[in-house]
Amino acid sequence: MEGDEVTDMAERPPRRRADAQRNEKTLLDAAAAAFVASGIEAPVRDIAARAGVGVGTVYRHFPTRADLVVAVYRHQVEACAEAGPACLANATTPYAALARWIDLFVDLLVTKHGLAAALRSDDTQFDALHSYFLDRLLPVCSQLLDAAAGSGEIQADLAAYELLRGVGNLCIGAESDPRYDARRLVGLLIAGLRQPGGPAEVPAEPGQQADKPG
Amino acid sequence: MEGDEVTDMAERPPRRRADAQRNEKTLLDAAAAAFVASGIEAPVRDIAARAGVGVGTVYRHFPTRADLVVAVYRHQVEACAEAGPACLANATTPYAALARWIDLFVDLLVTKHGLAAALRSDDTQFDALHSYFLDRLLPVCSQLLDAAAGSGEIQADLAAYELLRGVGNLCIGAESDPRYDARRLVGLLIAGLRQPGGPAEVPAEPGQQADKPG
DNA sequence: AACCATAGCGGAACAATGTTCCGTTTGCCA
DNA sequence: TGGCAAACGGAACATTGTTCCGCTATGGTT
Repeated sequence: MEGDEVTDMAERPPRRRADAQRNEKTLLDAAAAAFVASGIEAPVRDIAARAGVGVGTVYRHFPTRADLVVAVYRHQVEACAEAGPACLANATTPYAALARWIDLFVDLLVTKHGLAAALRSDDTQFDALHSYFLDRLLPVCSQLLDAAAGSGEIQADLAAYELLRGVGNLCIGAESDPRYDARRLVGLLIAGLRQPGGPAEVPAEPGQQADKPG
Repeated sequence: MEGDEVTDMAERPPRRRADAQRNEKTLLDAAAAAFVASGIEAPVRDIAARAGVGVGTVYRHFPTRADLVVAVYRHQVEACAEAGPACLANATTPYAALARWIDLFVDLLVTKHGLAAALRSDDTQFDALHSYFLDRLLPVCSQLLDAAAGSGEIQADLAAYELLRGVGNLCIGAESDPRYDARRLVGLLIAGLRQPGGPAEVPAEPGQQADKPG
């Protein structure tokens, strides 16, 4: 009885119609497939066609394209966010942890065609996507950045927002351009973050722990 | 006679109708104004309306949006390209010249709303813009990069293409986001380019010539 | 088992955009 | 002044995201 009450109070009844549940799953699968095939900007009509439903159904389940994208990639963004503290715990220095985590972030972006571009798009249609990434990853990045600044390995005054944006930007188009290696440029950016001649190399001898190997 | 023949062979007679000449100028002005007001993605219809002509006229003069954009910014791209050798001649070291030139490139991008994004767009509509920038700036960047590599100040194996792309990417969205400082991130990228512990600082004492001041 | 309220569906329709097409206008030369 | 080809204007087409609404079919009820 109390259990029922709690359920009633905490959330709306998940008792959607069977076809609705089925369609949502089908849509997520179709969208994932379409994103892989045509990139994140795959037309809603294509996704609907893949799923064998009408566009109206797409919009019933996902009010905007961005919501669909968020739903498809939610797991991976969560995984990336959760990897932050893990990196900090496992790495030899906070700077190494930051580098490692950024690498995971780059993985996320370059393997999803168009994701980085969508994140940067000022198109209002992607606002939800944008907010979600920031909400979820900004605190993680901030923690890593603070730790690395605290250890004296990097300049202290770069905002996590700016770093995420910069890395995200560097990943734009990386998936479709063989002449462009986003990971490498991000590596340069992270390398540039180190204090030049500052109180660096506190924990160990120079050039050992921070030169993130390819 | 021979003069006429040469002219005939070398170029089409510039004798266009007066209204055509007038319209082209008007269109360029209108486009420039529209780009300032609404960014580079200003609708063709808006530009046509500003110029007081029909859209057909726009397309007669500029076969595609990209051609219009190229025409509007040609002068500034040329200036940037020509500044390359000048930087090399004036700077204390090739690395400083590179940093200075990249700064000029960033200027070009961040002051033109949406230019950086258009450069990175994989939309075929911007192919011409894309090609023009690469044709004109790649050799310049390459020369600076080679010089800096030759002096031992930076890693030798970064392609000019990759650097231009990276810098261009970092500038995306910079004009509309007060929390994002593209110039600073580009600075970090360029800083990361320096050889860590390599044969650097050949020409003068360390930390003097290469730390590009704000 | 039949019934029906309604959640859910399908896809036509709307808006914004780049681009093409073609009938009409107009500058220029004879 | 007459004529013709260059140039023009804007309707029309294609491609998007998104909304709307009449219809279907699901699932509880009787």
